[in-house]
Amino acid sequence: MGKRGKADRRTVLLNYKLWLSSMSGEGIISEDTYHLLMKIKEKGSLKRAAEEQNMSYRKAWGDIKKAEEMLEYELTEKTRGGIGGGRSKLTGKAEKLLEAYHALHKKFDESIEEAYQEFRTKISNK
Amino acid sequence: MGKRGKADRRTVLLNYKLWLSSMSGEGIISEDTYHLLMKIKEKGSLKRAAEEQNMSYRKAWGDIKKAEEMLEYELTEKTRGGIGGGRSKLTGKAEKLLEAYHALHKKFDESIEEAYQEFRTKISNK
DNA sequence: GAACGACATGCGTATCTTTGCATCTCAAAT
DNA sequence: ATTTGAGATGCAAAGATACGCATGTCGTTC
Repeated sequence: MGKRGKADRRTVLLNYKLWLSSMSGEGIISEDTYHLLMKIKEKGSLKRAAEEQNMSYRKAWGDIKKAEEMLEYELTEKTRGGIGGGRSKLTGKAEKLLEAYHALHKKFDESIEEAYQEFRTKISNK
Repeated sequence: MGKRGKADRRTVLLNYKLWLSSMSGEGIISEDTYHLLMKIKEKGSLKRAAEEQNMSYRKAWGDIKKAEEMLEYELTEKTRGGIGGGRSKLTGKAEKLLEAYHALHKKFDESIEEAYQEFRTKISNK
């Protein structure tokens, strides 16, 4: 025991979510989509990417489609048939988007840390 | 016309959401809760606050309750009976929380603006 | 040209949220 | 003591999401 215990239980955590949208508000690229795209890049297959993301193929496919419709450009090059039945790989634009998204996220992480410290100071003491 | 029109439609917007949670992940104070509390402060009534927020009283009440359970302190002073049937007003702690949340949000907005510009530059050309 | 297996997609089902009652509770004002 | 109207809650209905299944498409490989 000691200084911990109750204090820990009461600790308030700060969370955030970052996503991109079109002006109409429709179609989004969220954290999940980002990770899904990263997996596609790694695996070369939407199906396997979805499996690793623990998400249904149906949803994964729908998410990518939505994102592409919103951006008005393709994120993946799809191939049907052939060995393995087909595959998906990222387009150059998708790769660039991922890089930019990642940098943005990193920046978010950094700036949230200091903002959070200030926040906690304000709500803690009387 | 000119430089706008199509370019605008394609504009990718950055969205983010900040919220507080307990360590278990349960109970949250989101943007919505923040605005709901602001309305309570303004109106002195949960019912009217919910109406203005365009949210059911049922949900509003549940959200506040959840938040209070998570924080382990009251956010509102509730009164039943009397003229008007009752009312709700914010506690001092709630006021402080709102201030801190607002400051957090503002600080975050500022520090993110730059990152967003970079992001847009990265994905726009080439 | 038959087989293979992922891409593609519709649609009914399951799951999670929010809403919409219905019902109580309570204390100030009459 | 009765009235009043928002706070407090349970619960079933309604909506929104996501999942699973079924079924079709396609192009390389054998």
